[in-house]
Order: sequence, then C-alpha cells, then structure tokens
Amino acid sequence: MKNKGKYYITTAIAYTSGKPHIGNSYEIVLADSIARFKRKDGYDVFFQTGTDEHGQKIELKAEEAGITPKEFVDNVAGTIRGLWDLMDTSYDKFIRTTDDYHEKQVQKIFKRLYDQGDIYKGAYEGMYCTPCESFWTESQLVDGKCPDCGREVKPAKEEAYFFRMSKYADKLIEHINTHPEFIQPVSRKNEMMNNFLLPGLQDLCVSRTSFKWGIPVTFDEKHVVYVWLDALTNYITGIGYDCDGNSSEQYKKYWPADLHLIGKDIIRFHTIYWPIFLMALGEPLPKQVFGHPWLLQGDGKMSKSKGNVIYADDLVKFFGVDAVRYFVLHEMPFENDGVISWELMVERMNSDLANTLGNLVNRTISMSNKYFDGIVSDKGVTAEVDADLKAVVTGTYDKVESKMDELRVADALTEIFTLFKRCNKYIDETEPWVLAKDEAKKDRLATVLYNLVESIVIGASLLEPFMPKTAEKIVAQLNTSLREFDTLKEFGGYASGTRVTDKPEILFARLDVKEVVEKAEAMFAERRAAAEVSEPKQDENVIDIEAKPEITFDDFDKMQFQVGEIIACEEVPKSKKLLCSQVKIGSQVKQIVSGIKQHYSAKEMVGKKVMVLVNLKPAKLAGVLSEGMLLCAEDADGNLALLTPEKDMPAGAEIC
RNA sequence: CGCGGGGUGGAGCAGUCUGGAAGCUCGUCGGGCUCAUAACCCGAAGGUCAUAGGUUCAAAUCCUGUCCCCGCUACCA
Repeated sequence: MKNKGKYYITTAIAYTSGKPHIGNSYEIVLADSIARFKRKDGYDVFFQTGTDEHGQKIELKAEEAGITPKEFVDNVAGTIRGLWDLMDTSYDKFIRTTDDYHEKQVQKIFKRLYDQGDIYKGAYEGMYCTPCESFWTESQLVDGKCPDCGREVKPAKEEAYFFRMSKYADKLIEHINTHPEFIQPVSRKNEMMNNFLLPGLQDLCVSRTSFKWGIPVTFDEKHVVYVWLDALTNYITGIGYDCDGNSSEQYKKYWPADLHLIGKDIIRFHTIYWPIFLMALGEPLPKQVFGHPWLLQGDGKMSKSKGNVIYADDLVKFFGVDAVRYFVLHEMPFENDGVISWELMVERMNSDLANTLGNLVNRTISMSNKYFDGIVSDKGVTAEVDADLKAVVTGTYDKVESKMDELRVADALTEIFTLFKRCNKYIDETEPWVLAKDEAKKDRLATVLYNLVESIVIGASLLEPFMPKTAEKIVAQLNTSLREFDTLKEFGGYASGTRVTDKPEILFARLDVKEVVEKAEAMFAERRAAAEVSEPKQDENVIDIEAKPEITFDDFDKMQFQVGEIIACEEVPKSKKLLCSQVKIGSQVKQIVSGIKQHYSAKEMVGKKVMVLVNLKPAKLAGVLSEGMLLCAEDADGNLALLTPEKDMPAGAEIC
C-alpha cells in the first residue's frame, strides 16, 4: 500500500460527570471506523480520544459522592476507557485533561495569551443573585428579579479574564468562507455564521472564580481556566505541543488535525473559539470539523429515573461488539438524528448480519465441504453470469472509498452489503446443487464456489474497519487472511486448492424480537430495583426542600392571604403551563395567572375556593397581567394541588 | 410573531444545497429454489413526498402562508 500521508483524527473528549450512554458512545465507534479505514487505505493515522475532567459539575458530583474530584474522575475515566476498549476501538492516545503535561501547557498557553494581550483582565458585570450565586444579564431577568428564585438581584462585578474574540472574528469569517469544507455538514456553517459571527462576536470569559476544580491560572491563583479553553487544547497537547516552541516531532508531523469528530451540540466551540485560540497561538487550523447527529432512543426518552438508559455494554451483552458497531454505524444517518431501539437492533441483526452475511458465508462453506471435501479451487470454467459478479465485487472498493471521503460511513457499509447480496444472488443464478448432480459440470461447480469464496474475502477485507472481529472470523474460516486495500480491484487472489474449515461457525445467530425485548425489560427492572436499594430512605411521603433564611413575624405579616373563589378561568394562548383565572376576593375580582395547566383544566378550576396571596406586586406572565398568586402544594414529581379551606369559607376570608 | 430541527407507502430512513420519470432496508402478499442460520432469489401491492398557494416547460426539491411533532429557551407569582 503506498503511503498517502498523515491523518490525524480526534473525537471530542468525554466529560467525566457520569457513564456515557449509547448515544455518547456512538462517536468513538464512528471515529474508529474512519481511523481504521484510513489506516488500511494507506494513511499514517493518529487517532486520539480521551476525557474532559474539570469543571463545577464534577466538583459538585464528587462532593455528593463524598470523595475528592480527582477520585471521582479517576473512577469515571476508567469506566469510559473500559467502554472504548470494549467497543474494540483502536485509539492511539487516550488523553485526560488532568494529565500533568496537559495542565502545564494550558497554564503556559493562558499566560502567553495574557502576555500578548489576547486575554485581558476585566470584570464580569451583571445582576447578581446572592442565594443562587448566579450572574444574570439584564435581558435574562424576569421582572427585574432572579429568573431562578424570583428574589431581588443587585448589580455586582466579578473579576474575570476575557479573551478578545472580536480581534480575530474577521479572519475567521474569511477562513470559513474560503474553506467550505471546514464545517461539516454545511448546514451547520450557516448556523454559525448567522447566529454568532456575523452579528459580532462577544469577548469570551475564560476564567472562573466560583469553583476550584480546574487548572489554576499561574499568575492569579483565585482563578481557574475556563473548561473549554482547557478541554479544546487537548487536541494539541496530546501530541506534544509546546507553547514555548519546543513541540515534539509528533506534533510537527500530525498537526493540523485532519478531522475533529464531534457532536452537533458543540460545533460552536470547535468552529469559533477553537480556531480563534489557535490563531492567537499562531498555529494552523484543523482541516475539518464534522458535527455528527445524535442517536436517540426510540421507545421513550432515555432517563435515569426510568432506568431505561441503554449503555454500550448492555448492547454488547445482547448482540456482541461487532453487531453493535454495525448498528450504530449503519443506523446513523448523515445529517438527521438516528433512532435506536431493541426492535430495530434485532431487525438489523437478523436481516443484514445473520441472513445476508452470516448465511452467505455458512452456505458457501457448507457447499465446499459437501461437494469438494472443503477444497476450493479455480478450474477456470467461467460463464456469462460471472462477469457481473466480478464487476460488482472489484468495483466496491472505489465506491466505499468515495463514501468514506465524504464521511458517509453508513453509505459505505451499505455498499459492502450490496457486494454480499450480489453473492447470494449469484448462488441462485448458478444453482450449484444442480451442477453437483452432473459429473460433467464438476469443474464449473468448483469455479462457482471459488468465485464465491474470493468475493467473500474481498468483502470481508472491506468490512474490517467497521467490524474487525467479524472480518477476521470470516477469513479464518476460509483459511486465508484479510487483503490490503490496493489489491481489492483484482479478482482471483484466493489461493486455488485451499481447504476451508469443515465446521463453519455461525457468525450471527438469528434472534427473536420478543425474547430480546423481554430480557431487556427484565434487565431494566433489575436496574431500577438496584437503584432503589442504593438510594434508601428517599421516603416517598417525605419531602425535604432547601431551607430558606429565617424570617421575622413582621416579614410574615407583610403578606396578605385570603380565600378566593374562581369565577372564570381560561387557558393562556401560546403557553404550555399557564391558566388565567378571575378570582373573587371579597368584593373585588383579581386576574391571576398560574402555571398549573398540566394539573388542572380551565373548566375544573371554576368554582374552587383557593388560598391566594393577594398583595403580590402585579406582573405580566406571557404578556398577561397577573395580580396575585394561587398557592399550591408540590410533590417531588412536580404534581400540584391547590390549597382549599378545610371548611367552606366565604371568598375574601382572611387567612392568618 | 423566542431559536433551531423535522413531517416522504405499515416501520426506520435516503433524496431537498446544485428542480427533470419517487428510492433503500424491514414488514405484507404471490412465485421460485433447497446448498444454508425457516435462510436465499424473483415479482407485486402500498405514497396527492403534512397542507394551501406561488415561480417554472417541469417542484419532494425554490418562494410564501397554515397545521402538527421534537429539542433548547421560557413565562414556574
């Protein structure tokens, strides 16, 4: 295979806040199939993946678990790496953002960008809600109050470091315009341009003081480096970038990356901030960023509380590694999200893997044994039908390669299965069992079987990057080895006279949908039960909420509660939650908007006597004026119940 | 009028950028075959491409309006 040059591919590094589900694991398999394909296709490939381990969320999770952040991420990073290995991925480097060399470089980079004026110290100004410890912009405020808790906010300043994005915006726009392949798929390019670049880039806050679990800024210890600046640089630190100019040979060879493979949700970071950071460092930009779609669970939302989250290792247990690889690669379309469900998984497994591929290999080997005692030889007795078979088989490599060039992995797989389907058809066309009955056609029969074996070997060789173990198994049964890509346009490489195995192994057994679904249900039920055990005393009937500060009687006395009678109620248009009620309180009628549509219909509200906070300052909700508040009790699941007097009381009665 | 994505035969999707005879896989029905994992091969039925208009010789594809679904955001008083 001639060397086609270097190819550096990366996945996004996985955030170590918890075990990734199948939707998150998809990316590594996709990247792996591309990396393996490129390697076989003559590229000098470097494939990097890893974990992103800093940030407030992790700090909190660790605290909940009662361990240090480092212990927490060590644990999760181990799980993630285990999953990647389970999926048989061939990464060359697994980087962790807590690795020494990485942290050191991030600190140097931060310092350098500061020294050269790209990062400056400023103040994050906004409205601050003390109890929530959150900053809000004017536009986020609701009626001048904290959108989270509704309490007063006050203007505040927090010292922070900012990156001068605006300085590089024009250069980036220019780059994107002159490199149409930079952002893939193209539809994302417009999104980035229209939403962020053209309206004008804001400077990015690149340091935090609100938590500790991050890389400290060397010259200002109160601050830690913003997670994205930390995380993105893994792509260069992982291969030996040095900020002082002493980068490794490896870095000089592989950078810039040929492909950053990422989820569509983080395209902004990779196509705007990351290139700008690189510009500031004077490094070349990655050649391509591909934002792949998501794999979603079809039968209901994945949720931990429902206990129906599918993990890669669950699927592997049921179907085996290669079947799972095949499924995620095949089912994932190019631009829109894909669906995964147990039913679809079984369907693919049965029709493609068991019927088309497994059965083809099995029947071919069986016939060779039955008719020739396992010896496969080319007797050179051809017929017209052979030409089309050979054309399809020898033409597949080009088709697969061109699909892979466009990163259309699912389509590439389909091309390979077209080859296998063509083989099945060939068996029907040549009818070996008929040939076998006629001694004079023995040589033709031998040739037919030879053609099949040869076709299967070529198909298996193309399949290797996607299903490595299966490809190996196939050629092992045929007593040969996988071919190099540059031989795949030639038909006839299989050594005539080779003996295939006499006991063909079933590659993929057919599965029963019902059985699989039942087993999956059982597994989820078990998982739910285990979760309940490990979280004891979450007593269903007792709810603890966060304590608020103590108040005085005077505080309490400021609030005026009265019984109100709802005399009319209607839904607020364009709103999912709001009902607008006319409430009679004494002699007056107030209009009150409440977020209870999901629990009460407008009709059943009418006539109820409820507890009302009367002297709340009026506010507009979804454009509708609300002059008070109906009081409700809320349980842990968010179910609401209106409070009504235990005995009938007249509208207007004071509650005290 | 918050932002974005989507609505293509029973199911899952492609095709939409760059208009030019509606395609793939599964399922269903009929036929063929028996080497094989009840697998394989052939054929058929089934779609007004959400909907209403417009541009065009020609629209799933471009433009406009409407309806519905899904994320995010959000009004949780």
